[in-house]
Amino acid sequence: MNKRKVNEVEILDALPFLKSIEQAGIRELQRFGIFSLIPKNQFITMEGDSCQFFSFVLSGKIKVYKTAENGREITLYRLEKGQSCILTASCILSNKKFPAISFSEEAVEVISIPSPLFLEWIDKYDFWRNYVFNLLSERLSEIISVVEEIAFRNVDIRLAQHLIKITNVNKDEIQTTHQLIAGDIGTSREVVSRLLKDFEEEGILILSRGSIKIIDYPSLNAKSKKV
Amino acid sequence: MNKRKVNEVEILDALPFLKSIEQAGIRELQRFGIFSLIPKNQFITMEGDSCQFFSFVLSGKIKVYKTAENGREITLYRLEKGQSCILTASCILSNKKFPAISFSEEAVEVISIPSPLFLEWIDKYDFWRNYVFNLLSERLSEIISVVEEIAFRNVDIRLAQHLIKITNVNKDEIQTTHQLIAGDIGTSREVVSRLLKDFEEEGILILSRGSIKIIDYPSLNAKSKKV
DNA sequence: AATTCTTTGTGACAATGTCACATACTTCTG
DNA sequence: CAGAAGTATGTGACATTGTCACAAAGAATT
Repeated sequence: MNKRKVNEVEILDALPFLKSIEQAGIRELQRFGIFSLIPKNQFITMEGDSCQFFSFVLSGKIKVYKTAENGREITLYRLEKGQSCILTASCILSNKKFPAISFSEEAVEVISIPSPLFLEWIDKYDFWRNYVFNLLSERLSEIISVVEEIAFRNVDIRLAQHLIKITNVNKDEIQTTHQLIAGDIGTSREVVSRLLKDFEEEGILILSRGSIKIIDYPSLNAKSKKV
Repeated sequence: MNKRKVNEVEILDALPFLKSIEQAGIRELQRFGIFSLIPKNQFITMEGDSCQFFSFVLSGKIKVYKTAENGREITLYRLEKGQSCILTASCILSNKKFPAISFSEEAVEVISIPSPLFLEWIDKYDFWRNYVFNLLSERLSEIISVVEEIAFRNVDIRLAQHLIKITNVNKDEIQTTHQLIAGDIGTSREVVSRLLKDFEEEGILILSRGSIKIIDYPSLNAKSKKV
Protein backbone atom coordinates (compact mmCIF):
# COMPACT_ATOMS: atom_id res chain seq x y z
CA MET A 1 0.00 0.00 0.00
CA ASN A 2 1.16 3.42 -0.98
CA LYS A 3 1.25 5.67 2.12
CA ARG A 4 1.78 9.39 2.54
CA LYS A 5 0.40 12.48 4.22
CA VAL A 6 -2.52 14.09 2.51
CA ASN A 7 -3.22 17.73 1.80
CA GLU A 8 -6.09 19.90 2.90
CA VAL A 9 -7.64 20.26 -0.52
CA GLU A 10 -8.00 16.54 -0.99
CA ILE A 11 -9.51 16.16 2.46
CA LEU A 12 -12.05 18.92 2.02
CA ASP A 13 -13.01 17.71 -1.41
CA ALA A 14 -14.02 14.31 -0.06
CA LEU A 15 -15.33 15.39 3.33
CA PRO A 16 -17.14 18.67 2.89
CA PHE A 17 -18.65 18.43 6.36
CA LEU A 18 -15.25 19.49 7.64
CA LYS A 19 -15.52 22.85 5.85
CA SER A 20 -18.25 24.13 8.03
CA ILE A 21 -16.35 23.64 11.22
CA GLU A 22 -13.30 24.72 13.07
CA GLN A 23 -9.87 24.28 11.57
CA ALA A 24 -8.85 21.95 14.38
CA GLY A 25 -10.47 18.94 12.73
CA ILE A 26 -8.69 19.40 9.47
CA ARG A 27 -5.36 19.99 11.16
CA GLU A 28 -5.77 16.85 13.22
CA LEU A 29 -6.71 14.78 10.20
CA GLN A 30 -3.67 16.08 8.33
CA ARG A 31 -1.45 15.42 11.28
CA PHE A 32 -2.59 11.93 12.21
CA GLY A 33 -4.35 10.70 9.10
CA ILE A 34 -2.50 8.10 7.08
CA PHE A 35 -3.12 8.08 3.37
CA SER A 36 -3.29 4.72 1.60
CA LEU A 37 -3.86 3.72 -1.96
CA ILE A 38 -5.46 0.30 -2.23
CA PRO A 39 -5.32 -1.39 -5.66
CA LYS A 40 -8.41 -2.74 -7.39
CA ASN A 41 -9.72 -6.19 -6.46
CA GLN A 42 -8.08 -6.50 -3.07
CA PHE A 43 -9.60 -7.97 0.04
CA ILE A 44 -9.35 -5.17 2.57
CA THR A 45 -10.73 -6.90 5.63
CA MET A 46 -11.95 -10.42 6.22
CA GLU A 47 -14.56 -11.74 8.60
CA GLY A 48 -13.15 -11.74 12.12
CA ASP A 49 -10.45 -9.11 11.61
CA SER A 50 -10.00 -6.62 14.41
CA CYS A 51 -10.27 -2.94 13.55
CA GLN A 52 -7.09 -0.96 14.23
CA PHE A 53 -8.03 2.00 12.06
CA PHE A 54 -11.01 4.01 11.03
CA SER A 55 -10.94 5.10 7.39
CA PHE A 56 -12.53 7.62 5.07
CA VAL A 57 -12.86 6.90 1.41
CA LEU A 58 -11.44 9.71 -0.73
CA SER A 59 -12.08 7.96 -4.03
CA GLY A 60 -12.88 4.56 -5.49
CA LYS A 61 -15.39 1.96 -4.38
CA ILE A 62 -15.50 -0.67 -1.64
CA LYS A 63 -18.03 -3.48 -1.37
CA VAL A 64 -18.93 -4.76 2.09
CA TYR A 65 -20.60 -8.16 2.05
CA LYS A 66 -21.24 -11.43 3.83
CA THR A 67 -20.66 -14.90 2.40
CA ALA A 68 -22.27 -18.26 3.13
CA GLU A 69 -20.45 -21.60 3.29
CA ASN A 70 -21.80 -22.55 -0.15
CA GLY A 71 -20.35 -19.42 -1.72
CA ARG A 72 -23.54 -17.38 -1.90
CA GLU A 73 -23.04 -13.73 -1.11
CA ILE A 74 -25.06 -10.74 -0.03
CA THR A 75 -23.85 -7.19 -0.38
CA LEU A 76 -24.57 -5.09 2.69
CA TYR A 77 -23.52 -1.73 1.24
CA ARG A 78 -20.88 0.04 -0.75
CA LEU A 79 -18.56 2.83 0.25
CA GLU A 80 -17.70 5.65 -2.10
CA LYS A 81 -16.11 9.08 -1.92
CA GLY A 82 -16.72 10.81 1.40
CA GLN A 83 -18.16 7.76 3.11
CA SER A 84 -16.88 5.53 5.81
CA CYS A 85 -17.73 2.17 7.20
CA ILE A 86 -20.38 1.75 9.86
CA LEU A 87 -19.15 -1.73 10.67
CA THR A 88 -15.66 -0.46 11.37
CA ALA A 89 -17.10 2.23 13.61
CA SER A 90 -19.30 -0.28 15.37
CA CYS A 91 -16.40 -2.65 15.66
CA ILE A 92 -14.18 -0.04 17.32
CA LEU A 93 -16.93 1.25 19.57
CA SER A 94 -17.90 -2.11 20.96
CA ASN A 95 -14.49 -3.66 20.60
CA LYS A 96 -15.65 -6.60 18.52
CA LYS A 97 -14.38 -8.30 15.38
CA PHE A 98 -15.29 -7.13 11.91
CA PRO A 99 -18.28 -9.27 10.87
CA ALA A 100 -18.03 -9.09 7.07
CA ILE A 101 -15.70 -8.94 4.09
CA SER A 102 -14.64 -5.70 2.44
CA PHE A 103 -13.22 -5.65 -1.04
CA SER A 104 -12.01 -2.89 -3.38
CA GLU A 105 -14.08 -2.99 -6.55
CA GLU A 106 -12.09 -0.05 -7.84
CA ALA A 107 -8.74 1.30 -6.70
CA VAL A 108 -9.40 3.19 -3.48
CA GLU A 109 -7.77 6.11 -1.74
CA VAL A 110 -8.41 6.35 1.99
CA ILE A 111 -7.28 8.36 4.99
CA SER A 112 -7.10 6.31 8.15
CA ILE A 113 -6.78 7.24 11.77
CA PRO A 114 -5.86 4.82 14.57
CA SER A 115 -8.89 3.58 16.46
CA PRO A 116 -7.88 5.06 19.84
CA LEU A 117 -7.80 8.44 18.15
CA PHE A 118 -11.23 7.77 16.67
CA LEU A 119 -12.56 7.23 20.18
CA GLU A 120 -10.78 10.27 21.55
CA TRP A 121 -12.21 12.53 18.86
CA ILE A 122 -15.70 11.34 19.62
CA ASP A 123 -15.37 12.69 23.11
CA LYS A 124 -13.52 15.80 22.04
CA TYR A 125 -15.23 17.14 18.92
CA ASP A 126 -18.92 17.78 18.46
CA PHE A 127 -18.71 17.85 14.68
CA TRP A 128 -16.94 14.51 14.69
CA ARG A 129 -19.51 12.94 16.95
CA ASN A 130 -22.32 14.21 14.76
CA TYR A 131 -20.63 12.87 11.70
CA VAL A 132 -20.20 9.41 13.21
CA PHE A 133 -23.72 9.24 14.60
CA ASN A 134 -25.19 10.24 11.28
CA LEU A 135 -23.06 7.73 9.51
CA LEU A 136 -24.28 4.99 11.81
CA SER A 137 -27.91 6.01 11.49
CA GLU A 138 -27.90 6.20 7.74
CA ARG A 139 -26.13 2.95 7.12
CA LEU A 140 -28.47 1.31 9.57
CA SER A 141 -31.47 2.32 7.47
CA GLU A 142 -29.75 0.95 4.40
CA ILE A 143 -29.18 -2.39 6.04
CA ILE A 144 -32.75 -2.53 7.25
CA SER A 145 -33.97 -1.97 3.73
CA VAL A 146 -31.72 -4.83 2.64
CA VAL A 147 -33.54 -7.03 5.16
CA GLU A 148 -36.85 -5.86 3.81
CA GLU A 149 -35.92 -6.46 0.19
CA ILE A 150 -34.58 -9.94 0.77
CA ALA A 151 -37.36 -11.02 3.06
CA PHE A 152 -40.27 -9.79 0.98
CA ARG A 153 -39.43 -8.80 -2.55
CA ASN A 154 -39.42 -11.29 -5.41
CA VAL A 155 -36.12 -11.80 -7.16
CA ASP A 156 -37.26 -10.52 -10.57
CA ILE A 157 -38.23 -7.20 -9.00
CA ARG A 158 -35.00 -6.96 -7.02
CA LEU A 159 -33.12 -7.70 -10.21
CA ALA A 160 -34.93 -4.98 -12.15
CA GLN A 161 -34.33 -2.48 -9.33
CA HIS A 162 -30.70 -3.39 -9.23
CA LEU A 163 -30.23 -3.03 -12.97
CA ILE A 164 -31.74 0.42 -12.77
CA LYS A 165 -29.50 1.33 -9.86
CA ILE A 166 -26.32 0.30 -11.64
CA THR A 167 -27.24 1.78 -14.98
CA ASN A 168 -25.18 4.81 -15.76
CA VAL A 169 -27.34 7.78 -16.66
CA ASN A 170 -25.64 8.48 -19.96
CA LYS A 171 -24.96 4.88 -20.97
CA ASP A 172 -27.38 2.04 -21.51
CA GLU A 173 -24.75 -0.69 -21.37
CA ILE A 174 -23.80 -2.19 -18.03
CA GLN A 175 -20.46 -3.97 -17.63
CA THR A 176 -20.91 -6.71 -15.06
CA THR A 177 -21.37 -10.45 -14.66
CA HIS A 178 -24.38 -12.46 -13.55
CA GLN A 179 -22.34 -13.69 -10.61
CA LEU A 180 -21.73 -10.15 -9.34
CA ILE A 181 -25.38 -9.26 -9.67
CA ALA A 182 -26.33 -12.42 -7.79
CA GLY A 183 -24.09 -11.35 -4.91
CA ASP A 184 -25.58 -7.89 -4.84
CA ILE A 185 -29.16 -9.05 -4.62
CA GLY A 186 -28.50 -12.13 -2.52
CA THR A 187 -29.46 -14.94 -4.86
CA SER A 188 -27.63 -17.49 -7.00
CA ARG A 189 -26.01 -16.98 -10.37
CA GLU A 190 -28.34 -19.43 -12.13
CA VAL A 191 -31.41 -17.54 -11.00
CA VAL A 192 -29.96 -14.29 -12.30
CA SER A 193 -29.07 -15.90 -15.64
CA ARG A 194 -32.55 -17.33 -16.04
CA LEU A 195 -34.33 -14.11 -15.18
CA LEU A 196 -32.07 -12.04 -17.41
CA LYS A 197 -32.84 -14.48 -20.21
CA ASP A 198 -36.54 -13.90 -19.58
CA PHE A 199 -36.00 -10.14 -19.68
CA GLU A 200 -34.13 -10.57 -22.94
CA GLU A 201 -37.00 -12.58 -24.44
CA GLU A 202 -39.37 -9.82 -23.40
CA GLY A 203 -37.20 -7.38 -25.37
CA ILE A 204 -36.14 -5.38 -22.33
CA LEU A 205 -32.42 -5.91 -22.75
CA ILE A 206 -29.73 -7.62 -24.77
CA LEU A 207 -27.21 -9.91 -23.12
CA SER A 208 -23.66 -10.56 -24.06
CA ARG A 209 -20.70 -11.86 -22.11
CA GLY A 210 -19.85 -9.40 -19.37
CA SER A 211 -22.39 -6.84 -20.46
CA ILE A 212 -26.09 -6.02 -20.40
CA LYS A 213 -27.61 -3.50 -22.76
CA ILE A 214 -30.92 -1.99 -21.70
CA ILE A 215 -33.13 -1.38 -24.73
CA ASP A 216 -36.52 -0.83 -23.10
CA TYR A 217 -35.96 1.22 -20.00
CA PRO A 218 -39.66 1.97 -19.37
CA SER A 219 -40.53 -1.73 -19.23
CA LEU A 220 -37.61 -2.40 -16.91
CA ASN A 221 -38.78 0.40 -14.72
CA ALA A 222 -42.31 -0.99 -14.69
CA LYS A 223 -40.96 -4.39 -13.71
CA SER A 224 -39.04 -2.91 -10.81
CA LYS A 225 -42.29 -1.54 -9.41
CA LYS A 226 -44.47 -4.60 -9.96
CA VAL A 227 -46.66 -5.64 -7.04
CA MET B 1 -50.97 5.17 29.36
CA ASN B 2 -50.24 5.30 33.01
CA LYS B 3 -47.68 8.05 33.66
CA ARG B 4 -45.71 8.95 36.76
CA LYS B 5 -42.24 9.78 38.01
CA VAL B 6 -40.04 6.79 38.73
CA ASN B 7 -37.77 6.10 41.65
CA GLU B 8 -34.04 5.52 41.75
CA VAL B 9 -34.23 1.84 42.70
CA GLU B 10 -36.34 0.98 39.68
CA ILE B 11 -34.01 2.89 37.40
CA LEU B 12 -30.87 1.27 38.69
CA ASP B 13 -32.40 -2.16 38.62
CA ALA B 14 -33.09 -1.90 34.90
CA LEU B 15 -30.09 0.20 33.89
CA PRO B 16 -27.13 -0.98 35.93
CA PHE B 17 -24.71 0.96 33.76
CA LEU B 18 -25.86 4.05 35.63
CA LYS B 19 -24.54 2.68 38.92
CA SER B 20 -20.95 2.96 37.94
CA ILE B 21 -21.14 6.62 37.14
CA GLU B 22 -21.83 9.95 38.63
CA GLN B 23 -25.11 10.69 40.35
CA ALA B 24 -25.92 13.37 37.79
CA GLY B 25 -27.26 10.90 35.29
CA ILE B 26 -29.67 9.30 37.69
CA ARG B 27 -30.89 12.64 38.98
CA GLU B 28 -31.51 13.85 35.45
CA LEU B 29 -33.36 10.69 34.52
CA GLN B 30 -35.53 11.03 37.61
CA ARG B 31 -36.14 14.66 36.93
CA PHE B 32 -36.97 14.50 33.24
CA GLY B 33 -37.82 10.86 32.67
CA ILE B 34 -41.49 10.09 32.16
CA PHE B 35 -42.70 6.72 33.29
CA SER B 36 -45.31 4.94 31.17
CA LEU B 37 -47.08 1.64 31.49
CA ILE B 38 -48.06 0.24 28.10
CA PRO B 39 -50.64 -2.59 28.12
CA LYS B 40 -50.04 -5.86 26.35
CA ASN B 41 -50.73 -6.15 22.60
CA GLN B 42 -50.56 -2.46 21.77
CA PHE B 43 -48.99 -0.92 18.73
CA ILE B 44 -46.45 1.50 20.14
CA THR B 45 -45.14 3.04 16.94
CA MET B 46 -46.07 2.58 13.31
CA GLU B 47 -43.99 2.89 10.19
CA GLY B 48 -43.38 6.56 9.44
CA ASP B 49 -43.95 7.91 12.95
CA SER B 50 -41.58 10.61 14.07
CA CYS B 51 -39.67 10.05 17.28
CA GLN B 52 -40.41 12.58 20.01
CA PHE B 53 -39.03 10.49 22.84
CA PHE B 54 -36.27 8.06 23.57
CA SER B 55 -37.28 5.25 25.90
CA PHE B 56 -35.75 2.62 28.14
CA VAL B 57 -37.55 -0.60 28.84
CA LEU B 58 -37.85 -1.32 32.56
CA SER B 59 -39.87 -4.50 32.14
CA GLY B 60 -41.93 -6.39 29.59
CA LYS B 61 -41.20 -7.13 25.96
CA ILE B 62 -41.46 -5.16 22.73
CA LYS B 63 -41.21 -6.61 19.24
CA VAL B 64 -39.81 -4.40 16.47
CA TYR B 65 -40.65 -5.67 13.00
CA LYS B 66 -41.33 -4.83 9.37
CA THR B 67 -44.36 -5.87 7.34
CA ALA B 68 -44.89 -6.45 3.62
CA GLU B 69 -48.00 -5.50 1.66
CA ASN B 70 -49.13 -9.11 1.62
CA GLY B 71 -48.99 -9.34 5.40
CA ARG B 72 -45.73 -11.20 5.73
CA GLU B 73 -43.59 -10.03 8.62
CA ILE B 74 -40.01 -10.13 9.72
CA THR B 75 -38.92 -9.45 13.29
CA LEU B 76 -35.87 -7.22 13.48
CA TYR B 77 -35.28 -7.55 17.23
CA ARG B 78 -36.95 -7.52 20.61
CA LEU B 79 -36.50 -5.12 23.50
CA GLU B 80 -36.49 -6.33 27.07
CA LYS B 81 -35.50 -5.03 30.48
CA GLY B 82 -32.62 -2.55 30.33
CA GLN B 83 -32.66 -2.21 26.57
CA SER B 84 -33.63 0.56 24.27
CA CYS B 85 -34.39 0.95 20.64
CA ILE B 86 -31.63 1.53 18.13
CA LEU B 87 -34.14 2.64 15.52
CA THR B 88 -35.49 5.34 17.80
CA ALA B 89 -31.96 6.52 18.49
CA SER B 90 -31.12 6.47 14.82
CA CYS B 91 -34.37 8.22 14.04
CA ILE B 92 -33.65 11.06 16.47
CA LEU B 93 -30.02 11.37 15.46
CA SER B 94 -30.67 11.68 11.77
CA ASN B 95 -34.08 13.27 12.12
CA LYS B 96 -35.90 10.69 10.05
CA LYS B 97 -39.13 8.76 10.43
CA PHE B 98 -39.36 5.50 12.32
CA PRO B 99 -39.00 2.76 9.69
CA ALA B 100 -40.75 -0.16 11.43
CA ILE B 101 -43.58 -1.20 13.72
CA SER B 102 -43.17 -1.72 17.44
CA PHE B 103 -45.64 -3.70 19.44
CA SER B 104 -45.90 -4.71 23.10
CA GLU B 105 -45.93 -8.50 23.34
CA GLU B 106 -46.18 -8.16 27.09
CA ALA B 107 -47.21 -5.20 29.22
CA VAL B 108 -44.24 -2.84 29.21
CA GLU B 109 -42.90 -0.26 31.63
CA VAL B 110 -40.69 2.41 30.09
CA ILE B 111 -38.98 5.65 31.08
CA SER B 112 -38.89 8.18 28.27
CA ILE B 113 -36.98 11.36 27.76
CA PRO B 114 -37.78 13.99 25.11
CA SER B 115 -35.57 13.67 22.07
CA PRO B 116 -33.94 17.12 22.40
CA LEU B 117 -32.79 16.05 25.84
CA PHE B 118 -31.48 12.81 24.37
CA LEU B 119 -29.32 14.85 22.00
CA GLU B 120 -28.20 17.23 24.72
CA TRP B 121 -27.10 14.38 26.97
CA ILE B 122 -25.03 12.87 24.20
CA ASP B 123 -22.95 16.02 24.09
CA LYS B 124 -22.90 16.44 27.84
CA TYR B 125 -22.32 13.04 29.39
CA ASP B 126 -19.60 10.57 28.48
CA PHE B 127 -21.37 7.62 30.08
CA TRP B 128 -24.51 8.40 28.14
CA ARG B 129 -22.65 8.62 24.86
CA ASN B 130 -20.94 5.31 25.52
CA TYR B 131 -24.22 3.70 26.34
CA VAL B 132 -25.85 4.92 23.15
CA PHE B 133 -22.91 4.00 20.94
CA ASN B 134 -22.76 0.53 22.38
CA LEU B 135 -26.47 0.14 21.95
CA LEU B 136 -26.20 1.09 18.31
CA SER B 137 -23.26 -1.18 17.68
CA GLU B 138 -24.80 -4.23 19.27
CA ARG B 139 -28.17 -3.93 17.64
CA LEU B 140 -26.44 -3.41 14.34
CA SER B 141 -24.71 -6.78 14.68
CA GLU B 142 -28.04 -8.38 15.48
CA ILE B 143 -29.63 -6.95 12.39
CA ILE B 144 -26.74 -8.05 10.25
CA SER B 145 -27.13 -11.57 11.51
CA VAL B 146 -30.82 -11.35 10.59
CA VAL B 147 -29.74 -10.50 7.03
CA GLU B 148 -27.39 -13.45 7.03
CA GLU B 149 -29.98 -15.89 8.34
CA ILE B 150 -32.65 -14.87 5.88
CA ALA B 151 -30.34 -14.69 2.91
CA PHE B 152 -28.56 -18.00 3.42
CA ARG B 153 -30.16 -20.32 5.93
CA ASN B 154 -32.87 -22.81 4.97
CA VAL B 155 -36.19 -22.36 6.69
CA ASP B 156 -36.16 -25.70 8.51
CA ILE B 157 -32.87 -24.77 10.18
CA ARG B 158 -34.09 -21.28 11.07
CA LEU B 159 -37.22 -22.85 12.51
CA ALA B 160 -35.25 -25.29 14.65
CA GLN B 161 -32.97 -22.49 15.86
CA HIS B 162 -35.95 -20.37 16.71
CA LEU B 163 -37.70 -23.13 18.63
CA ILE B 164 -34.58 -23.63 20.69
CA LYS B 165 -34.30 -19.90 21.31
CA ILE B 166 -37.86 -19.56 22.57
CA THR B 167 -37.84 -22.75 24.63
CA ASN B 168 -37.82 -22.00 28.31
CA VAL B 169 -35.00 -23.82 30.10
CA ASN B 170 -37.21 -25.48 32.65
CA LYS B 171 -40.24 -26.12 30.44
CA ASP B 172 -40.45 -28.12 27.26
CA GLU B 173 -43.78 -26.68 26.16
CA ILE B 174 -43.85 -23.50 24.09
CA GLN B 175 -46.99 -21.38 23.96
CA THR B 176 -47.17 -19.72 20.57
CA THR B 177 -48.85 -19.89 17.17
CA HIS B 178 -47.44 -20.84 13.79
CA GLN B 179 -48.27 -17.34 12.59
CA LEU B 180 -46.08 -15.74 15.26
CA ILE B 181 -43.20 -18.04 14.48
CA ALA B 182 -43.54 -17.27 10.79
CA GLY B 183 -43.21 -13.55 11.57
CA ASP B 184 -40.13 -14.14 13.67
CA ILE B 185 -38.25 -16.10 11.07
CA GLY B 186 -39.56 -14.21 8.06
CA THR B 187 -41.58 -16.84 6.23
CA SER B 188 -45.25 -17.68 5.79
CA ARG B 189 -47.55 -19.47 8.20
CA GLU B 190 -48.13 -22.38 5.83
CA VAL B 191 -44.45 -23.12 5.57
CA VAL B 192 -44.12 -23.15 9.36
CA SER B 193 -47.14 -25.45 9.70
CA ARG B 194 -45.72 -27.87 7.13
CA LEU B 195 -42.27 -27.99 8.64
CA LEU B 196 -43.61 -28.38 12.16
CA LYS B 197 -45.73 -31.26 10.91
CA ASP B 198 -42.57 -32.84 9.49
CA PHE B 199 -40.79 -32.37 12.81
CA GLU B 200 -43.76 -33.99 14.53
CA GLU B 201 -43.62 -36.99 12.19
CA GLU B 202 -39.95 -37.33 12.98
CA GLY B 203 -40.85 -37.54 16.66
CA ILE B 204 -39.10 -34.31 17.60
CA LEU B 205 -42.15 -32.55 19.00
CA ILE B 206 -45.88 -32.76 19.56
CA LEU B 207 -48.20 -30.11 18.21
CA SER B 208 -51.44 -28.86 19.61
CA ARG B 209 -53.36 -25.67 19.15
CA GLY B 210 -51.33 -22.78 20.51
CA SER B 211 -48.58 -24.97 21.85
CA ILE B 212 -45.55 -27.00 20.84
CA LYS B 213 -44.07 -29.64 23.10
CA ILE B 214 -40.45 -30.59 22.47
CA ILE B 215 -39.90 -34.29 23.12
CA ASP B 216 -36.55 -34.86 21.44
CA TYR B 217 -34.38 -31.87 22.16
CA PRO B 218 -31.13 -33.45 20.89
CA SER B 219 -32.62 -34.07 17.44
CA LEU B 220 -34.00 -30.54 17.34
CA ASN B 221 -30.61 -29.24 18.25
CA ALA B 222 -28.97 -31.35 15.54
CA LYS B 223 -31.45 -29.99 13.02
CA SER B 224 -30.64 -26.41 13.98
CA LYS B 225 -27.00 -27.06 13.09
CA LYS B 226 -27.53 -28.98 9.89
CA VAL B 227 -25.35 -27.95 6.97
C1' DA C 1 -76.27 -25.70 20.86
C1' DA C 2 -75.32 -22.55 17.45
C1' DT C 3 -72.31 -19.00 15.86
C1' DT C 4 -68.09 -16.75 15.28
C1' DC C 5 -63.25 -16.35 15.62
C1' DT C 6 -58.72 -18.23 15.63
C1' DT C 7 -55.61 -21.69 14.49
C1' DT C 8 -54.05 -25.40 11.81
C1' DG C 9 -54.04 -28.63 7.64
C1' DT C 10 -53.58 -29.43 2.80
C1' DG C 11 -53.42 -29.73 -2.30
C1' DA C 12 -51.98 -27.39 -6.31
C1' DC C 13 -49.02 -24.68 -8.43
C1' DA C 14 -45.51 -20.79 -8.96
C1' DA C 15 -41.02 -19.01 -7.71
C1' DT C 16 -36.56 -19.80 -6.16
C1' DG C 17 -32.42 -22.52 -4.98
C1' DT C 18 -29.20 -26.29 -6.00
C1' DC C 19 -26.60 -29.50 -8.62
C1' DA C 20 -24.44 -31.23 -12.47
C1' DC C 21 -23.02 -30.44 -16.62
C1' DA C 22 -22.73 -28.39 -21.40
C1' DT C 23 -21.39 -24.59 -24.17
C1' DA C 24 -19.31 -20.35 -25.51
C1' DC C 25 -16.20 -16.64 -25.22
C1' DT C 26 -11.35 -14.77 -23.56
C1' DT C 27 -6.87 -14.98 -22.33
C1' DC C 28 -2.72 -17.19 -21.89
C1' DT C 29 1.12 -19.95 -23.48
C1' DG C 30 4.15 -22.18 -26.22
C1' DC D 1 -1.59 -19.11 -34.38
C1' DA D 2 -3.38 -23.44 -32.18
C1' DG D 3 -4.46 -25.46 -28.22
C1' DA D 4 -5.13 -25.11 -23.30
C1' DA D 5 -6.96 -23.00 -19.39
C1' DG D 6 -9.88 -19.90 -17.31
C1' DT D 7 -14.19 -17.39 -16.95
C1' DA D 8 -19.00 -16.61 -18.04
C1' DT D 9 -23.32 -18.23 -19.38
C1' DG D 10 -27.11 -21.79 -20.50
C1' DT D 11 -30.02 -25.46 -19.11
C1' DG D 12 -32.56 -29.58 -17.36
C1' DA D 13 -33.91 -31.91 -13.28
C1' DC D 14 -35.27 -31.74 -8.97
C1' DA D 15 -35.71 -29.87 -3.98
C1' DT D 16 -37.30 -26.14 -1.22
C1' DT D 17 -40.04 -22.33 -0.34
C1' DG D 18 -43.97 -19.13 -1.17
C1' DT D 19 -48.81 -18.32 -2.44
C1' DC D 20 -53.59 -19.15 -2.89
C1' DA D 21 -57.80 -21.11 -1.87
C1' DC D 22 -60.30 -23.43 0.98
C1' DA D 23 -61.28 -27.19 4.59
C1' DA D 24 -61.35 -28.64 9.24
C1' DA D 25 -60.73 -28.40 14.10
C1' DG D 26 -60.61 -26.07 18.55
C1' DA D 27 -61.94 -22.10 21.60
C1' DA D 28 -64.75 -18.41 22.90
C1' DT D 29 -69.20 -16.13 22.80
C1' DT D 30 -74.09 -15.81 22.72
